Amino acid sequence: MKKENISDAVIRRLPRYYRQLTDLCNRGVVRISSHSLGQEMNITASQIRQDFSCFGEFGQQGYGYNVEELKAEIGHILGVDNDHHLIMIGVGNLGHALLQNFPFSQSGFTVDAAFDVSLTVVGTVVNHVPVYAMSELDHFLQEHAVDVVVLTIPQSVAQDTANHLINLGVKGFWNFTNIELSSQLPDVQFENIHFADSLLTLSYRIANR
Amino acid sequence: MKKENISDAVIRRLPRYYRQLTDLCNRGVVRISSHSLGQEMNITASQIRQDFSCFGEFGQQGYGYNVEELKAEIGHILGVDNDHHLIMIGVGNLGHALLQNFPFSQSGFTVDAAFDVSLTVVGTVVNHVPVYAMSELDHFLQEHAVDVVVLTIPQSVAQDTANHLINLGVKGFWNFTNIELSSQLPDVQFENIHFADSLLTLSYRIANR
DNA sequence: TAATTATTGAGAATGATTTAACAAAACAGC
DNA sequence: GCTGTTTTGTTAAATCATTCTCAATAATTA
Repeated sequence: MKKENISDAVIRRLPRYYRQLTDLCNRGVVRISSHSLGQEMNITASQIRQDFSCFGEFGQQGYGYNVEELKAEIGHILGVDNDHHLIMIGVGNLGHALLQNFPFSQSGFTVDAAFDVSLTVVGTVVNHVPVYAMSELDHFLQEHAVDVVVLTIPQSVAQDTANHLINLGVKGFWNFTNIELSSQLPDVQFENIHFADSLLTLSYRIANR
Repeated sequence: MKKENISDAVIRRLPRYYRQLTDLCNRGVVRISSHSLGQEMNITASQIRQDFSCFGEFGQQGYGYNVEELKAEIGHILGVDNDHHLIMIGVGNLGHALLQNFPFSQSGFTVDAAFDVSLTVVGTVVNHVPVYAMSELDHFLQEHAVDVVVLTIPQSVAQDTANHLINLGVKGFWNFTNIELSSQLPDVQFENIHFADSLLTLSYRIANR
């Protein structure tokens, strides 16, 4: 039974399903039951069926799920076939690392441009992505539809930069700075990656295992 | 009333409290009530008090919490004053970026060494951290107490490398590869950072806002 | 010093998520 | 085609997390 409001907990599990199904596909597995998928992923079969049932009926009784089909369905739900456009702001070490190694296209994203203040990187091309000066940003956004901005800039300028971009109509942010970005506007989406938070939870678990 | 088993949800909020309190400290704020802290963080005062009460009584009725004191308490719970030792395996773009920009010491970690297969980085020193050849890893681990290994290596060698390290007694992993590392051993802790998962949840929310 | 206000920590109530149970449907072997 | 087995999607139960409420207590003010 399709649901109206999907909880965040479910949404955050979808990419993991997608990852596991991609792996199964590559291993040539054709069908899988919720039970075996659960064993591989270390979650209950019940939860898997409950999660999928939020979006439709993808399995067949007595058979299970067709791996390739299910992967396509979840990919579709996640929007990997949507051709999103993305730009990066800040081409330091981390920005460079992402441009060179992160498989944006596998998630349905095209990286159209990068921007930086430093004259040593402006004018270069990193893995087919041209790096422009910050002064060209406003004009670029007027000319191009941009779905997501990756923020790999220093913390000090993060909220100001975000505010500026929101005013220019940007609706999605992938934020790597160590502050909690937010906006009053309800249709602006932030996804924050806090390296330090992650390391601190590990620190806690090591101290309290 | 101190609790025995702290839920994961609570633990994952602790670093955010710590971050916010650090910010308040820097702004010179001396005391704060659960109510105002909640307003700043966009969570209920109730949840804050409930969370803190898992670990003890840090506030005072009619007054609130002393910011500096509370920060120290939460830092202590997270183990930032524990002097953890850490090594990195894989000094590509991402490894480089972390070594140069990530403030390990702020989370209580000292980076003792890095390891890589590439002869172009072996022998170099990145931000005071010496890079050794992989062949020296086993010997290094025999000589040094290492709490956490950062894995910034290609996916293809991730699980094998992790297994090898587990056999050598490593109990903590900060994993940046795109696979879900795991171990049968219950006292081995993994903290996985999946960039792709994060971007895909953003993709979902953009498509379904 | 007494009255008023602010605020915590704890327990109860509510809400959300996860797990269990099961009828219905499809498959597999004979 | 019949019989037993597998496995789904859904409903119900159990568990877990969050929010509400309030007595207790400290600070502040008059």
